[in-house]
Amino acid sequence: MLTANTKMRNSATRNSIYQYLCGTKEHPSAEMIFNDLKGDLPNLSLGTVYRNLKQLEEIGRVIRVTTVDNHERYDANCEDHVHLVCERCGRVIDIMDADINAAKAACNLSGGAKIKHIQIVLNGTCESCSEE
Amino acid sequence: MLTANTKMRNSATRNSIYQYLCGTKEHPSAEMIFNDLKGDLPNLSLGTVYRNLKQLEEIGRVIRVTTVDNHERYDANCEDHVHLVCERCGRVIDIMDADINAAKAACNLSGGAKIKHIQIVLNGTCESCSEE
DNA sequence: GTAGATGCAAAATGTTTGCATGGGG
DNA sequence: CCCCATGCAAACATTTTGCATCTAC
Repeated sequence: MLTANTKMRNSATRNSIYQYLCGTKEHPSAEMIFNDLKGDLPNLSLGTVYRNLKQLEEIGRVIRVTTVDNHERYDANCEDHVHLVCERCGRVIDIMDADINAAKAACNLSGGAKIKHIQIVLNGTCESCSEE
Repeated sequence: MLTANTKMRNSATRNSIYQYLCGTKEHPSAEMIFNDLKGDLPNLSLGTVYRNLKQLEEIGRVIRVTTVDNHERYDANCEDHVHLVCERCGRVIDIMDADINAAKAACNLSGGAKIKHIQIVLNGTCESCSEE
């Protein structure tokens, strides 16, 4: 249940947004979510998408991956993992076979800092864009 | 020379912005730069800071490190290196003793993607904020 | 019935840009 | 002198918020 241990009520809209995010690997922006859900939810408004994304982020169900062209991109996969941002096609792609623990170890954190998340973004061109 | 091989002219303002960035480890936002330089350059305007940051980024002298609270943060250290963003004090701190090559290797990039930069951001609390 | 959720539109915020003027080469 | 750089303010784009209404519980 999305709303367990929160004061949030059940909401069909929020459920749709969350399910949509769970079912895509596109790391969409708020606007992309809005556009794709408008068909099913004709009354949906962009403000509601933003409000729900913020709530989902607060309860730890959604993360902000990175900003591409001034648009924040969202992901329902909250495990630390590596993303590749293709500067040619703009896609944000999961690199799931990266060894995130080895990467963390490489950061070699010695002092008393406490790390909650590691965020790794590779900037370059994706496989298909590199071919051309 | 900052302007070598470009059509940029020499500009005292741009030099000041670049020198300021070279002399700080704070990873300031455009507004922080603007505020700190206003004393020396009373006529400075924020638009000029943005324009020059963009130019410096284009010629590879400055990078955008990460976004903190919707403010882009800049760095004159263009080498790939790890940053820690303290969620408590908001500081962006260099982790220079990280092994960036090991981190890259951990990303285990197999396919034909071409990587230009790796961007690693640790989210947590810095040493001093963790003590309290 | 109370308090959270929504749509709508307005506001807020960070960044960019147009234009007239100033200044480097 | 030509064209880049600048200050200023207006414009822009994304995100947030106020308010009236609706709805979950």
